[in-house]
Amino acid sequence: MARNEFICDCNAIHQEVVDNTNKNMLDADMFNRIAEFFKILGDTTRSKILFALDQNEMCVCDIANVLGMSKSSISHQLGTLRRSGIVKCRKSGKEVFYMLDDDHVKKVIEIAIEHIEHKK
Amino acid sequence: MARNEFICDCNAIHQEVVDNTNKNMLDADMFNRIAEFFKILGDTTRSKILFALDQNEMCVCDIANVLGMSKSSISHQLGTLRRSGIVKCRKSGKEVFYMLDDDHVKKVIEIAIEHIEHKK
DNA sequence: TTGACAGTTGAATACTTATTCATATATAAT
DNA sequence: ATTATATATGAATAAGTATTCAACTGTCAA
Repeated sequence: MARNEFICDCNAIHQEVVDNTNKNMLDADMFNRIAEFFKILGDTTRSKILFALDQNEMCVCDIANVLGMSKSSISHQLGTLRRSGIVKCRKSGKEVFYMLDDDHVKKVIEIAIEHIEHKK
Repeated sequence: MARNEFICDCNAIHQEVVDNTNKNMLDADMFNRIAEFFKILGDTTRSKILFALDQNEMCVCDIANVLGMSKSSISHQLGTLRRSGIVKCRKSGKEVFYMLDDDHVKKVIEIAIEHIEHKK
């Protein structure tokens, strides 16, 4: 019975490397969360919003104005960011002010910029 | 003429904040690149591949085996990662060994994990 | 209480993309 | 040369998603 019959259609396997890697892999749920986190950042509109909020807390209208987009579109994206715990907000009268809820976002954006500059 | 007539349908604007933020915003191309970078990481399969390659360089079969997926699927994703400069490869006979081409990937994954642990 | 406005939200459309399947290329072995 | 195998890739399908539009909620002011 072939070693990897039930795993994938591969024969050229370096079993030690595979075993060692498997030992260190995280569980599926963790990878889903990691990918989910990056998926949130992986949209031009959201990355602009986050970069902007890194400088000032802002209301929906402010953000829409900075990005030159509709309030509805921005509000949808803010909802996505809020539900994923990346931004939080406070209400003040009719306005809702948004701000970053996590230092990590700032850090990963900085590293992404480093990566991009480095590749140029 | 309303101040923001041509920008968005907003009235409740804090002009100083908006001006200040606009001054510091990066250009559109930069945000596209940033989002593109995160979009690459924002897929479960690719995040698994990158996490695995952070530990060992591996051939396509090895990766397919670790992830329990078809070689074709993995090869497609490796193509995406290669074209975006995140992994590189070396050929050895019939096999192609892939490895990370960038420290930044490792760093941002670590920070993503921190973020996730912190949110739990 | 009525009107105006900030923000939210559901549905629809348009667009993107991950995987599969079939096929192609390249290298090694017989 | 021929065969087997490692990888790559184009096309197709299926699933996911960003923006728009319309309608709604909540708050303030008159």
